[in-house]
Amino acid sequence: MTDLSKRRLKMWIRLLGATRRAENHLRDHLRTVHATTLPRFDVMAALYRRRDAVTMSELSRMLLVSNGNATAVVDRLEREGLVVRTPSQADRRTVIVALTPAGLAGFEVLAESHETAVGRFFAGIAEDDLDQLTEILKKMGRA
Amino acid sequence: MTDLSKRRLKMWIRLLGATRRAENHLRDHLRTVHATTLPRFDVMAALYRRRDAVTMSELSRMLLVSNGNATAVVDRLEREGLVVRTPSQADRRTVIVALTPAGLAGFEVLAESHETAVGRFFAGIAEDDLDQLTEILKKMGRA
DNA sequence: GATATAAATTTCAAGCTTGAAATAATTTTC
DNA sequence: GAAAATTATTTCAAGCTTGAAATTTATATC
Repeated sequence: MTDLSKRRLKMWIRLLGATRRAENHLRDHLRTVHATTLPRFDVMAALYRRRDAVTMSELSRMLLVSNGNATAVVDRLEREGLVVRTPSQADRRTVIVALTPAGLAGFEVLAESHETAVGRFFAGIAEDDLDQLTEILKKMGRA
Repeated sequence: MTDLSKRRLKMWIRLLGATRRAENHLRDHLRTVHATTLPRFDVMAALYRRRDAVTMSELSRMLLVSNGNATAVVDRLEREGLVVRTPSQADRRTVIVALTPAGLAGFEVLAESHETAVGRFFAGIAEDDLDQLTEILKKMGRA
């Protein structure tokens, strides 16, 4: 295997490790402070960002998870009254998911606290590195 | 919330996205080509890297997962004959996990194919970016 | 050396996640 | 406009994952 291949592998291992550590930290914060989970948070965040109308498929594409997964998490959030499903008028196959007023209010509290937790976790990164990292990751998203 | 805080959040969203995309790609490769999974691969990789002796606790620390998780994945690998548990002589609380000969041979095939898949997935990243990324992520690991 | 504290592992319930199959509605093709 | 292909969602089984509790062994304290 080439040297370049090895360097890509090294990078991937670092990337995975950094992400896992952050996820563990943020999961812990959501659990201990807000009695909720990362997947629930992610779904609510997606619905908050796109408050107009999100279908189930769009949701799973946004979060990069399977359809079945989106269904399961939305089921739980709906049972808790944080989210509603509305059958679409235009296309009767699709379902619109949206935050309820309770979900919206709850998420705004959650989001601020989460942002603080993210800030705390990444506080050690120099600003230059932070922006460079974002820039490179952004390029990766396009490639 | 400060601008710095927002930038950290943006970076985290990019980081998570990049990692998810890579994981999805690599999972797909392991499943379709080798009929195995990412968690199984991760455990085998950890046991391969530290071929001398790894305890269950060390394993879960290496992979950044819970003890219960390590137990479950090792259970399955053991059932498949790829891994063995040996009670430690020195400390009867601890268990040494190791690849079996079959596990070792299987992993070497897997690892090469996986490295190729990683290479393919990250082929679009410029070499400068690749090394810079690794460098910044490495710093994050220390912080 | 008995007792308390700590550490390693497993067990368990609940939730998360995937991928394939089933169902239902829409769009395309003939 | 009927048949075929595509798209959206749910269902389901199996596996993954967590966190807390239980069990067992080792270490520290008295």
